[in-house]
Amino acid sequence: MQNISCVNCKNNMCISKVAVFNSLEYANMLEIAKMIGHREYKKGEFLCHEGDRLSMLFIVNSGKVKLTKFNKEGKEQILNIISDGDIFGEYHLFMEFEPYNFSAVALSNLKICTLTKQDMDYILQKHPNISYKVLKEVSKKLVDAENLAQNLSTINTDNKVIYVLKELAQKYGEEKNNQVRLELPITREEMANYAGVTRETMSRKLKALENLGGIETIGNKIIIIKDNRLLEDY
Amino acid sequence: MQNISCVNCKNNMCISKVAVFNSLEYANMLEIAKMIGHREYKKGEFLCHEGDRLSMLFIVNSGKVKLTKFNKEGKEQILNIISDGDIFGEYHLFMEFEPYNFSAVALSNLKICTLTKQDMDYILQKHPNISYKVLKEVSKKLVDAENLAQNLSTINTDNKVIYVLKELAQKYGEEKNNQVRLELPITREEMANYAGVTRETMSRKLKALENLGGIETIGNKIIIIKDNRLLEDY
DNA sequence: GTTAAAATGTGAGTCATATCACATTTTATT
DNA sequence: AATAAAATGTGATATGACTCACATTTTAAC
Repeated sequence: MQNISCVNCKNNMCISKVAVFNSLEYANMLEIAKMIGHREYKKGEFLCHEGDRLSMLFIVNSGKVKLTKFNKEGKEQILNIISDGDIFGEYHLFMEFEPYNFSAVALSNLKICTLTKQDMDYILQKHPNISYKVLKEVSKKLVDAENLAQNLSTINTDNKVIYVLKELAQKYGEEKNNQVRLELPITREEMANYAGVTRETMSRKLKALENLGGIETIGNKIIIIKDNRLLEDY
Repeated sequence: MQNISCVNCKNNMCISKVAVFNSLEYANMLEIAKMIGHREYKKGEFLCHEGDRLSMLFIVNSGKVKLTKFNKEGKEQILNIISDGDIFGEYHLFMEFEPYNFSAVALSNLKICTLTKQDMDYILQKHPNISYKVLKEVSKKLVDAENLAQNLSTINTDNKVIYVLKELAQKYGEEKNNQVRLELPITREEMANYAGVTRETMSRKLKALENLGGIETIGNKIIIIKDNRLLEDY
């Protein structure tokens, strides 16, 4: 497929890496590319806050983003970690006046493309099968969220930790000779906030897993999952 | 709006109460009605099991259904309680060979309408704006699931209990002079399995709430939420 | 209406994780 | 390279929900 750039992305591909749009013909992609807004964020910056009433679709061009919720006491629950080609904010295209139910935070320096509600309405009307594609993506997210919910209700903390390793490995792990090398986009504390345990517990459980030979840690940012069954058995 | 029956529903309205279809014209509703399959279930029966590889859309005609997950140890986590006009199984219209990630269980005697993947494909192609409507519903479900996840990761058990009361009150509560009368479609044990606590804890927390004057219980099936702020403050 | 089964309430004890405090290591900044 | 800041590891302790056991109440079945 040809790479198509939005006006602001210049030499970066943009639309063509988004699953939702990648079945369109060249001319249509070009049309959409012209509507796209472009933003950059530095690591740690917020793209949106829970409670915001924006109405736009965010498209991750490059970098990683955590979608996350903070409760009144400040405890964080990470919902998802998304990456190049992924989208979020779709709910607020239909529910214009509903506040966001999560915050989005840059895990690395980011390039983000955006589409306004008006433009998206136009696009969905002109290319109805894009609705179908967005539907597919949102459905997948729903399954993820439901699995996360089940994991969080688990009593067994070991399982919670393994669940997060598994999720990260699926998205960001590289398999070679039956081991998975995992370059972590998040800190231990964030891993804990994804699993629904404290930082200290995550630290202790990972150490325990390492002592049992299930994983190997290299510094703080790399984990080798040595025993593949560890994740499968879960 | 006119009531339209599917072939098997005879005198019951069916399609017209489904949000996804209710914007269609009469002729189109009639066409869809002819495709619809009809089933009945008794309280306690399973409509589908986690791991099934069905490909169909379930439409609740009358009654209540819990969508729920059981882990290896048999612990249940309820994801949602749905009712007349609600749908589920939409994910498996796109992901034909993916197993269901939840089970659906009848909470009362049920009338269910079904649409096969083939028919749904045809309908979505012919009426593209139905995709948009389904998308809206699935997005709403996603928000629900994300909020549930956050609730399950809360340390404070009181909040978990209140969250479930709030969810049930929103769907099935009747407000009159600042109180909410809630007719429970589920048992205490199921309330616990929704909140992510044990039956005993749910029992004790509800008793504590009652002693504080926040709620009043009438038998096992009715709860009056006396202090509306209880839910708002959450 | 009687009986059985299911659901609920409740006390006592255990135990795993949250919490707190602080040492240590890693990463970022100048 | 030096320094500050952030992230991580780890021991000791407390606490509160889970677990277990069983009484009691409610619901279902006959």
